[in-house]
Amino acid sequence: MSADLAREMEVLSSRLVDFVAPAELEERLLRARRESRPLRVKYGADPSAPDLHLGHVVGLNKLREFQDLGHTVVFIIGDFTARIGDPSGRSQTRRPMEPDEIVANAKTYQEQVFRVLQRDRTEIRFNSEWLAPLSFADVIRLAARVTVAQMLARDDFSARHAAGRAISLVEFLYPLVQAYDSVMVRADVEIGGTDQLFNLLLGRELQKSFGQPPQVVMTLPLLEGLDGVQKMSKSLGNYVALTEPPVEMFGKIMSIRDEQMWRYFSLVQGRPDDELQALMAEVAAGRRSPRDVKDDLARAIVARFHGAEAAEAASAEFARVFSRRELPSEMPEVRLDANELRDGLTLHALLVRAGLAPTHSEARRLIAQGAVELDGRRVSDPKAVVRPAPGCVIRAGRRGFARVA
RNA sequence: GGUGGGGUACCGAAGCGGCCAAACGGAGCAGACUGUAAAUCUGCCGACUCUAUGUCUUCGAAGGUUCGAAUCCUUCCCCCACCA
Repeated sequence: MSADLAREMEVLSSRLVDFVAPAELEERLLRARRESRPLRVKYGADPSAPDLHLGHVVGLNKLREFQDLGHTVVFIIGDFTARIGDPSGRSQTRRPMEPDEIVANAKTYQEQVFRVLQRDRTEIRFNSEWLAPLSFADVIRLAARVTVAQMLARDDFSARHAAGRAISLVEFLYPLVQAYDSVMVRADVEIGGTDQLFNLLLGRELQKSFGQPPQVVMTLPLLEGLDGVQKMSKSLGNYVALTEPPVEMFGKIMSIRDEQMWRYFSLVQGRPDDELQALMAEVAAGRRSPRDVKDDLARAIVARFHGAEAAEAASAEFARVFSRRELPSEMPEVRLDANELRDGLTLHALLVRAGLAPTHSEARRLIAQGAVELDGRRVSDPKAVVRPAPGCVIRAGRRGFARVA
């Protein structure tokens, strides 16, 4: 093996959980170079959730590594299946989508994806291109290529089958669709999260059945979300979106558990293991505070998506509001009407007016719990009537601020 | 087609005539603490101008029985499994 190839293999195989099959990748890398034909690296995206988050970045990073070596990313937007939704009814999140909605999502998708990927080495494809023209007869012929035993090889399916729980036929069809995508784009490599392993492998099987060389399969770890336990996902609400404002993004990253930040360093920022070991040792020895290390992490991530300046500003803002308990540099304004200014209003009504509490009951709770301050003075009487002067700062909890206009 | 099991608040899951706005866990929120929106501890967690043995809405839907129903009855809708 040439030194070049060895280095490429080392880069490409970093951070992987599953890698099927390294020898095939070596072979393809060699041939790609010999024939000056870049590899086609497939990645599938679901347009039902247009908000990309840090969890997606884990996979995108790997794609970017391929691009940096001159290869092509084939980014597939699963518009066809999105149009149908998930009719099995077990997940409410997958309702059928309207075509314009899909187009709109696909567009925002692309904007976000190119914060990590190189545009000129990315091919964007919609799978309706080849799925929509299929007739039912075609689908049956396609289904004939895969056996139930192959399907039951998937842990999730066999476990549910064994437990006597339901498996919809559609659930067999969707992996098949994904596998067929691999055939249609002639994927050399496909990348996904560990939860995708089965689907990716089915792509190999189907490609073989179509007389194509089977794609190399790589899976990456699923990044844990803000709760530190479950994978980052939009439906769980434990995610950090790429489009999130810098200050929010920074704060959310600071809120992950200390032990969790190493995962973020590795998976999101792609920091090499030896560097992380050294950093962990420093923290363990008490030479560096975990807070500061996490601040580095948050700054690095924010800088990547919003620029270095925004990252520094976010860090400073965070220190101001949370470490020093000072006021944020900007806060929303509440405009009170003439009557309210003249006669005053109850504090809970003010909180609701300011958008700091969704209901009066909730506002009352915040007040009673000592979360509310007016111009820095805590007010804990839920019945308090106040007549705030213009410019008065209302604080509710650690993060809720508003200023009277 | 037959048999059995289900549908409870953001999620999971108890409750099976009053003590139920509904146990418990998770999520979320707040306070204390702190090195952070870490960890830990404590509290809150349907709404209502609400110091309450208060009012209203909520336990798949609609009716009914009862002084009183998430709990009983009827019909309906939906989900799941097993046997065919």
